[in-house]
Amino acid sequence: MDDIDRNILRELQNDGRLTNQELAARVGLSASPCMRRVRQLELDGVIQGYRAVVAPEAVGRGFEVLVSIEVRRDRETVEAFEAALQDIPDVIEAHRLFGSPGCLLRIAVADLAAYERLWIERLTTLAGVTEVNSQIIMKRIKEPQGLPVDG
Amino acid sequence: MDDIDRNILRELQNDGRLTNQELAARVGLSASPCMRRVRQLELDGVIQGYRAVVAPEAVGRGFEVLVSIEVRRDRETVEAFEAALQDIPDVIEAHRLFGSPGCLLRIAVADLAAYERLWIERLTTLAGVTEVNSQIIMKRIKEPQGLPVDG
DNA sequence: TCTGAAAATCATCCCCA
DNA sequence: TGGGGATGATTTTCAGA
Repeated sequence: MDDIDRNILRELQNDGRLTNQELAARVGLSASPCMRRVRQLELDGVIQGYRAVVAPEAVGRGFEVLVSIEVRRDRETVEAFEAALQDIPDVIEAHRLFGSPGCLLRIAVADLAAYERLWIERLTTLAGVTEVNSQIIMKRIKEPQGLPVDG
Repeated sequence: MDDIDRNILRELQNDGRLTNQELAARVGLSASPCMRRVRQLELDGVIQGYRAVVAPEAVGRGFEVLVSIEVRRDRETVEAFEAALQDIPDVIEAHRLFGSPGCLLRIAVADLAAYERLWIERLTTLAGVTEVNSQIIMKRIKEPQGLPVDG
């Protein structure tokens, strides 16, 4: 991975639909070696995929909540809990933490009423959960916008 | 926004580099109207852009930390603080919350040493900050993977 | 709004340096 | 590894239904 690869990653994080020709021009290469590098980055798993970024409000997901969850800390409970999260589409991000809380979710729903429903129907009913603490997001200060690529 | 538009959004969140022909086939349209819809979704800001998804470990960003921050709650402090966050590339996500903490950051760096440096040099020095609490992420349970599109 | 066809652009492969 | 050129896809636009 050299400077050119890093430039490619920067450009494609910025615009994932750049044509290969345009990308090649920006990183100072001609089309063929540029495409070879991109393919290699994909094969190596450095580029994991490409995604359209959709406005949450436009698809009824403008209301976001951060939820701290405490789960009983034995292996089976934790694994079942984390598997269950995969099946709740409203959970758009989940992290297991050291310390407390043991887990933090980011949830995107339409509005407060939708969140109340989700909370009572699907969060409080998860097995092994001992505590659920919801914090409504007032404002997105900084959006996920691709990773910085140094060098 | 009808079912076809929603399908387009689903498909493009899943693979942002789908060719227009393939996309058209999947949503049951021929190429031209499909492209018109995509362009319209882009113009309307429903599709905000396209991004390559890069593996954090591959670019030295495999160590993630959630940071709760408390800031003095007057308008000037808050605005200056949030502006300052925009200039720290390691901060990949930031939310202003109701309640406490007032702000939560997600930070991606290379390792613990890099985080220590960031913490002492750039987080504790932010004006108006009264409390900084760092939680290391043990595991990403669920990655950002595009918003669910209902209907 | 969709379809279909035509023109321009682009991706992709192969081979040479 | 990078470059150039041939070939087949794909995008993009436009007229018509």
